Amino acid sequence: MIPNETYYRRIDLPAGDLHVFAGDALFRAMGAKPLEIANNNLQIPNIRYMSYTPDAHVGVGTCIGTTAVWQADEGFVSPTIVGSDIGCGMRVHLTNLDADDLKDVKLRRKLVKAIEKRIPTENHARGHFSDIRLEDVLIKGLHGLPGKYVPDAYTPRRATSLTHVEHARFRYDEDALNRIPEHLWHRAHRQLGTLGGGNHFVELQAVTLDEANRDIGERWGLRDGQVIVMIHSGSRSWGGAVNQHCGSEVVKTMRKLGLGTADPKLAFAPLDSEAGATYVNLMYAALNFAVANRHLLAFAVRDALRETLGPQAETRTLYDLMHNYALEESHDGEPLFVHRKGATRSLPPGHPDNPEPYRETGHPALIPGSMGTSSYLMVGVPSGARNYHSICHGAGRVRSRNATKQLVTVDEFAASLRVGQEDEVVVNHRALEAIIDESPQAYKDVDQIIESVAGAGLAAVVAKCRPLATVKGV
DNA sequence: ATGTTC
Repeated sequence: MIPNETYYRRIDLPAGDLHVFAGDALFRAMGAKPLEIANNNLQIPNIRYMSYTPDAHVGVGTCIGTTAVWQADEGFVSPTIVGSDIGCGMRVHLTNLDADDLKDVKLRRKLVKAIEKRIPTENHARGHFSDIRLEDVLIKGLHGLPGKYVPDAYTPRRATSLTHVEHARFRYDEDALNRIPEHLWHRAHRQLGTLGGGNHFVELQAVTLDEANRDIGERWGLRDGQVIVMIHSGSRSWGGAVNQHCGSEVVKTMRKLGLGTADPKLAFAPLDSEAGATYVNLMYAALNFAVANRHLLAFAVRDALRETLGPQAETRTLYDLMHNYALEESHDGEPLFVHRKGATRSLPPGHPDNPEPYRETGHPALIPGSMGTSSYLMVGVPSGARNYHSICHGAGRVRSRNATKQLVTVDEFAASLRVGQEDEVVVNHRALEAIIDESPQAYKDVDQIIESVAGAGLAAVVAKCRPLATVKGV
């Protein structure tokens, strides 16, 4: 397959090359700031590759949509590139329901209420899982959850589908874990099972398979009209606690080694420094928190589905996949240290790093849309190796929260959710004002993003998933 | 994204 270069350009910046995977319109819409940020990021020593996906947009010190790669034996880790929401990512469960089963708006409302009862969405919400030991979750991830929260029907331990971190047991420096202040432990503990705000969501969606990859979709257990549960959430306050705790030591190390870039806020340290190693350790704990938390959210949705639609409702795990992290990976047999910030790993069929159930098809790459718009299930293709098998993380913000509040009226927002129509996307918030900064007008068009990803030869669409009901936090 | 908040 020869990728279409309409969707790729190499930008020759003073500090090094930036690879951008985006069509003309999306590239122009990015503006100049992402290039300035890239030029700062490229000043981190030994960086070997840096790219933007078409949904890239400005974040703190780095862009959301960044893939940044080092050789493992001379690697650097940057808490700024990974960002505060360590382990943020997606999870999808497949139900045995059909979209027609949820045709009734009142039933969708009842279901949303049942989910809200189990998943607190308000600010400062406390989760309903106080019988879980936070330390176990941080150290062992899913393996640290009591058995009752890992039901056989979708337990990743035995079942057919896994994430690439669910089974990883990261090595811990438990002393580093214990140096995180106690009040932050308590805060994280009571947040287990909560959703968080911003673009995070729990959504029920209806599947439409893409004809070109129908066979892969069917092997994953998908069918047209099927209802799936999509979850987008991260490590809640724990990720921020890790970044705050590690920040000062990382900066001290930079001073000691005489390192820095044009951006004083851009923090990074050698992987083999004490500050770098401690950060990586605590980042792993945040990845474990995030995966276990998404698992608990899915457990709560399963319970809500059963209460609303009967005990025969199933929710089997399809996959759980992060888009904010840094991990060692092997590419063409070479050990590399890969940062993905708002970038999704997407391995092609036959790639040896696919978990066993997805070895032949490639694993599902889970891509959220903005509110009221479709999400996508994608799969890697061989030519995705040119971007270290990284694709987009979603639609990508195009307008700040404040600018969106100024621009969009509640009526326009309601219209985009088809409020009052038979096919209304039912939202938990009665007052849409509270989440108007999440309206689709705040985001790029996800369909265009997907077109660029596919056009650049990074991945292919397996299914388009239309929203039926959405639960959002504030 | 998050918590905190002059």
